[in-house]
Amino acid sequence: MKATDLKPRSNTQRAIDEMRELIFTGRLPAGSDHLESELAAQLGMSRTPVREAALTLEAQGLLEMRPRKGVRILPVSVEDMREIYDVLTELESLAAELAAKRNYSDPELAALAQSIEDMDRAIESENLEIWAEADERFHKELVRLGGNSRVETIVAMMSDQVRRARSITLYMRPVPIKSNVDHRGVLDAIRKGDAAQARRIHHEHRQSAKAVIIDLLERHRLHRV
Amino acid sequence: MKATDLKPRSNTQRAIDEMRELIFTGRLPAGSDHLESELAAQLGMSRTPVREAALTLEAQGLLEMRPRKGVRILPVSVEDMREIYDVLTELESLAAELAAKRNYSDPELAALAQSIEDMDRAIESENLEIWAEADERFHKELVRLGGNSRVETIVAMMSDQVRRARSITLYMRPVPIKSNVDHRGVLDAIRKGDAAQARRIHHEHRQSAKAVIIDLLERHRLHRV
DNA sequence: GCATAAATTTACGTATGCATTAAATGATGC
DNA sequence: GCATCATTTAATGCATACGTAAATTTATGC
Repeated sequence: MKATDLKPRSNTQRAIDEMRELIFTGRLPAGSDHLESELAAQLGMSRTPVREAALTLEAQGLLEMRPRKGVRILPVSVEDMREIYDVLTELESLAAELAAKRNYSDPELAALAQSIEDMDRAIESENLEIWAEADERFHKELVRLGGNSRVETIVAMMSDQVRRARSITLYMRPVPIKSNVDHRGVLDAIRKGDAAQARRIHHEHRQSAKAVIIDLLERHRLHRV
Repeated sequence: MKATDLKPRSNTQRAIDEMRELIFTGRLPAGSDHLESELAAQLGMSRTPVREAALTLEAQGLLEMRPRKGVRILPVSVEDMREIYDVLTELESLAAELAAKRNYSDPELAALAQSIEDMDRAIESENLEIWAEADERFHKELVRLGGNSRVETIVAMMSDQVRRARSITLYMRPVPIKSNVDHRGVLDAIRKGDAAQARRIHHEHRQSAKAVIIDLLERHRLHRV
């Protein structure tokens, strides 16, 4: 197979990927409506793959298909944030607990440790984008180490739903210095195999993150993001 | 509007409903493959709504679309059961905790109490079908009382995934007498507003249900259901 | 006989066409 | 003017058509 032979992603898959990107960047703004035919034209394909993509994204909670009103990009309210963070709290804490029970070796925990170091360095160099990327990596890796594929899927879905809110508030947040204390605490607990502590620390970590972001949204009157 | 004017569910919705039913009853057996065109013929419609239904059910973890191999009804392994019950444990326990914090009045808890009574009566009259229905009602109502719509959705999805396994093992299980002690404990804790206890009791309840059903599946060599 | 290649079949991915019906617009009566 | 009904418009839900590529079958060479 020549290097030029890139296997062609299906149009449906392209539609999914591109619509996700458009949603996360706000080029399809929260609360906006879009006709299937408009989206199809914009993506350079027919309505069929666009409908299939929309169905998929609807199941993932990113949009809603309303007959004759078009595809609606779902806004996220403060109440939604509470719901989502509560789910994230429970399932990530479960993942932390399960990870601690698995007796991982240090090499297996390297990626997790790396993300923590990256966050430290990002804070030193005051680069919040990099910090956010590493933070996301930490949470994703933690969940992966938990070894429950359904938890992984659900957490990814919920994370997608709060993605816009997180990037909007990124520069409003106090510099997340304390955050890495928690992260290290979780990592240490996993290293020691202390499932209860891993769970507890992460639980508190997520609940306080929830409080911070909800407070921000309310103070800045961002009722729907 | 005349009584005969029943609004016509869309073919896509019909396909979703009917395929779900076929999956739960085993008429589309776990692990079996089905061409889109066959399903379309069987449901008396074209491939288009069948594909849309399949996409939706795929997102809900009931089947998998594999190009040229047809739609595959996903079997559930023992490991899958572990994953699913762990998610159910966490999220239902969260719901119990949240419900306890909401200070519901007795009338608002009537449906939950009713389901418990129904289980008692079902056990007296040794009708496991009715018991299972009431048990399902209890869990669904508990989650509803938790007031987190995402938890509701996810729990419903996970419950669907273990539905076959539950109905297969229903008559293998020891008569679930102890079960209602837990249910009452959860209800009492919610009445008292004792969130921690509601959570703890329900958590143990679900984990022990997980142990029972996994033990059954293993002893009966039901590796994939 | 067996491996390989050519030919055929067929299931899917996607475009397209169209009937249906909700929404929008305009007409009518008061 | 305003409410009600008729008319028009247009977005969707779905059927259908078809090119493509994977899978299968058949043919071919050794």
